[in-house]
Amino acid sequence: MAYQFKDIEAKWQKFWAENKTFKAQQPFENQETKKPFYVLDMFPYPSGAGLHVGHPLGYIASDIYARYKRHQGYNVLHPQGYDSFGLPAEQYAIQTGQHPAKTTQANIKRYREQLDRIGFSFDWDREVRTSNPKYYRWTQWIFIQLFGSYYDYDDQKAKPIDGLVKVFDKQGNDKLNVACDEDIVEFTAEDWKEFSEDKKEEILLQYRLTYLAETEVNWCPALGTVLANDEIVNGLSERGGHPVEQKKMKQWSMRISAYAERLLQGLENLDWSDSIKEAQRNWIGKSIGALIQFKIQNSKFKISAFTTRPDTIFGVSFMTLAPEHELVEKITTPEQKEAVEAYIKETAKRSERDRLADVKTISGVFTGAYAEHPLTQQPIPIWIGDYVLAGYGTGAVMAVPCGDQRDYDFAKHFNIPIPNIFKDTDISKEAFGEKDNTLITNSDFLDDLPIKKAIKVAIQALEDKGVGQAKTNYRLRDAVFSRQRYWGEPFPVYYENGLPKMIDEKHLPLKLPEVEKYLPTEDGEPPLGRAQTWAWNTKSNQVVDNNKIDHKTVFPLELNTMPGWAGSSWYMFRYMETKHRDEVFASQDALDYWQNVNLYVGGSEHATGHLLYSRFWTKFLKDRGFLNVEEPFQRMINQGMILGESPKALLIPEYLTEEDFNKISNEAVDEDGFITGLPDIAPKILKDKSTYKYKNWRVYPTSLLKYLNKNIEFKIENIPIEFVYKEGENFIFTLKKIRDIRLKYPKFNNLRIGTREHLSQFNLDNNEIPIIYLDKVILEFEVEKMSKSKYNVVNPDDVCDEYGADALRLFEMFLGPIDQAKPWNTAGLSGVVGFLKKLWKLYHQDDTFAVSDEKADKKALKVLHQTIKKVNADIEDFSFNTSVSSFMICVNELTQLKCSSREILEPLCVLVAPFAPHIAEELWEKLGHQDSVSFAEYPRHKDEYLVEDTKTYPISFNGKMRFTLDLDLSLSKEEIENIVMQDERTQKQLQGRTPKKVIVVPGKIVNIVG
RNA sequence: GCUCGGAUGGUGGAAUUGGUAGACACGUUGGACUUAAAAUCCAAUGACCAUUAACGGUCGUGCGGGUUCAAGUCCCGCUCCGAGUACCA
Repeated sequence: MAYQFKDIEAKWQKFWAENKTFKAQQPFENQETKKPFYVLDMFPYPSGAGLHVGHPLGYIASDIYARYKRHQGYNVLHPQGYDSFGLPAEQYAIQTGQHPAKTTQANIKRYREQLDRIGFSFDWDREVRTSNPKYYRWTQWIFIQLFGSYYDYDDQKAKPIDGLVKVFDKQGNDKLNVACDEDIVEFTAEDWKEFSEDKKEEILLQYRLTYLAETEVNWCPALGTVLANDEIVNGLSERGGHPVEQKKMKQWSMRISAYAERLLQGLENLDWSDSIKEAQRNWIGKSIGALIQFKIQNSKFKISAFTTRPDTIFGVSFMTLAPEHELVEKITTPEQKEAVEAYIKETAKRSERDRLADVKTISGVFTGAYAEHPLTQQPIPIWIGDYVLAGYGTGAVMAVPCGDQRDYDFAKHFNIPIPNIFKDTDISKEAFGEKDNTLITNSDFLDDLPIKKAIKVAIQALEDKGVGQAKTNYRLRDAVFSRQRYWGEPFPVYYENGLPKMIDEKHLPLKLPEVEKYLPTEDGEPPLGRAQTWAWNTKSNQVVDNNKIDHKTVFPLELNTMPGWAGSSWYMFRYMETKHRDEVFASQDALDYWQNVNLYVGGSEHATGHLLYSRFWTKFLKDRGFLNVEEPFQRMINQGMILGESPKALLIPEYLTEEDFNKISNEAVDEDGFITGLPDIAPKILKDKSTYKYKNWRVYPTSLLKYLNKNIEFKIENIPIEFVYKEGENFIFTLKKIRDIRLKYPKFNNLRIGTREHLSQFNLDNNEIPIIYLDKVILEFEVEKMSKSKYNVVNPDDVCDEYGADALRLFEMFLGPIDQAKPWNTAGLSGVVGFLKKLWKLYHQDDTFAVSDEKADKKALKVLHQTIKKVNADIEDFSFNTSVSSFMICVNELTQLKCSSREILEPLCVLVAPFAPHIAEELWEKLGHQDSVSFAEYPRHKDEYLVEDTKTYPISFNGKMRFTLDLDLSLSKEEIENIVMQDERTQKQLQGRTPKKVIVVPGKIVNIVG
């Protein structure tokens, strides 16, 4: 019987589902006391476009590993679920009015169908969805725990806020080493006791791990919403092109900065790629330096500035404040007021990213105020400049133009003096940035000190004078946690006298209310502002109608929702729980047993987002005794993106004449909306006359571009991949597809194939243009990110239909190293399909199963054991492309050897099982086994079969290989040298010369020099 | 801009610790089988030069240098491409 992948795959997928083959056992169920192993994929967001071939790449890799671990006898936890809150569903809801829950549900269904077809060994009984109230109940619960905690730096630990209240009662807040806001006011124990309850609450908010604070956001007044930097293009909103401005807004923040040091230190013990660890280190951005206070002349205010180079204190020639710095308006002189305000207004239009990325435009304004040098008392002009950001450090820079390029450029631009404090250096062209082997000069008591020493001395001097102190600074900022969106977790928060109060844990979840529209309200409130029933009754502990709000027992609820990363910051622990999901986020024995994720697979684009936030929450939950691990993900593999090929077309408009148009309007329209009888004029006109167009677009190859003159209107568009086929290097788009494409994509309503006649209108020399056909267009393609909007998405279902899931799995692995970005090109698919057929044939003769019990011969054993050795090593290294290669080599060689021995074919079946599980199960069954192959012991190689006694030595002359020589491996260096020197080919190469040197590396090479 | 990656035949990629560059596969070409096609099997396939009976030679891992008996691999300086850059997930 030939290899029938369709039947085989359907059969085993059904078998696995019915038998719950991949169900992970909880500790109390695990009678064999198997060791636990947890393999997890990064949480997928179920997008409307469905799964494309890029998604399964990581899933296949992790599935291979999970299956491999099962073969090794582990109790493997390999779950899957959905990060189902998020912006795309909301955008879709705004456009179509469909409830995001509904579209999310549909998308999840589609994802599940697609996932099921690939044969993953997921334990679906443990599925989670972040948008499920039973799940987000615990996200809200964690938020409440964060609100009820503060961070103690002395113990490097989060603690219940009650403890802090006790400290305040006893000693006030003086000299406390705890995480808090920058602008706290000192108070004594007596003060504290006098404070009103509200005042106490306000103060505590400055210490809680989640707190309300004013934060800068990208506000788009026209859309009434906050935008991500991502959604802003050239200072305008991506949607609609409306202006965007910086605005302060009261928002929930997470005091992740308290954990900066632990997040940094924790990286040491993680088995992650160095690049990701480095990215996190840079993100956390630890720097050691000094905080220096500058008095402002004629004013009671002071500016604090952090610097890593206190040794350059005598090189300060100006200061720069962020335009948003709160002191700006207080210190600006009347003469400069107008200019400063105008500048601030301009700055508000620029996004943070723009401001940081743009080093070419130098801008700034003098405030008119002067600070006083803390050591020399000299006046220092205070400027504002948009290269300084309010959220970084203190939002103020002590500018040392001789040592910092940005300060240098700024000083040059505004003719500010650039005093040089580095001995024997030239700063006429650029700032001097080196640190080593340089002495300080023109710096009073720092003169002639090397930089490292000068830093210490300078800090000491500043401390002695009480104008500065050593400080460790982190670039990591507290994370904004509020979103002005509908489709996210509601905060379990209501407001009493404007102060936030938590809903009691036992009344969770606080479910997302219904709204009639998913847009912000007219007065700019988030979508939840549209909810009619969104008030909290503190008596009945229920959500009640807004008109019941009396601010006595019924209060308004928070209108923001949580961000996408809330639910995904703790989901890995939720999978550990099965039975008690209603009582706890995960029960203690489950947490104790599974510990953390042993292997995490996903994209490196999460390096500084998800991967940092979940580490933060894990550490927090551990501090508060809810978890027993410090890190969520022990080992991580990052898969690269699969890129798509986008066929590009050159579109040139063709305007219909009034006469033509009138003809169309009078014509009959057929069922599909096409005008009958006028194919030349109207490719597609819908029955609804309002969609009549005066313009058609004609499709040409992009290579025509070079023949076009500048005056011709044109555009370049991606042609949806499903309407083209590939011929060699190019994609072909035919006349036959025109109708289909118009029907499917309204965007291409008026698309036509280009003709010479049409082009002749533009006075192009038709004879020069070689590339116009009557019925087709040759399209060139570009390799770019696979996405719905680029119409270049390849669906894994298509591959499964045509070649099967095992082929898809092998092919995706065969594409290349897991961590590299690579284009999707199905050309190579036939290679793995051929492999599967050959593998099948190895177990069959004339279509009947034929495996003999004969002893295997030595050669076959060697081939098998080489493969076993290679594959085992490859799996540990996540080098699956090379394992697939070695399977191919193995099967090719066994075929040559006409091997049909069970001694070889049985271990081979287990060996391929993690990669191509369906075919392996089928062969395993045919081999006479009752149980799933999934738990068969994984083959281990035996060295005895691999022993080599000869080596084919490359013989090189001056490093160039000239010939090879088979030599016994037992030979000594001298013996090898003798044999090589006597070889006639050696003599021929040397042509009578005497070698200067002969290098012999036994087992490797021979190199003759001279 | 900053941070982190990447670059090897026509294509995807392989190459242990510095030791035969191009494994494996696709594609292409030729052949076998076939009425034919598909499928399958066999052979060749980095470029260039020489040879056409065989044997050879030069160049070659993004670019320019360096270290070494030996460099795709190590060092220095660049170019181009991708990802992240704090509200996409």
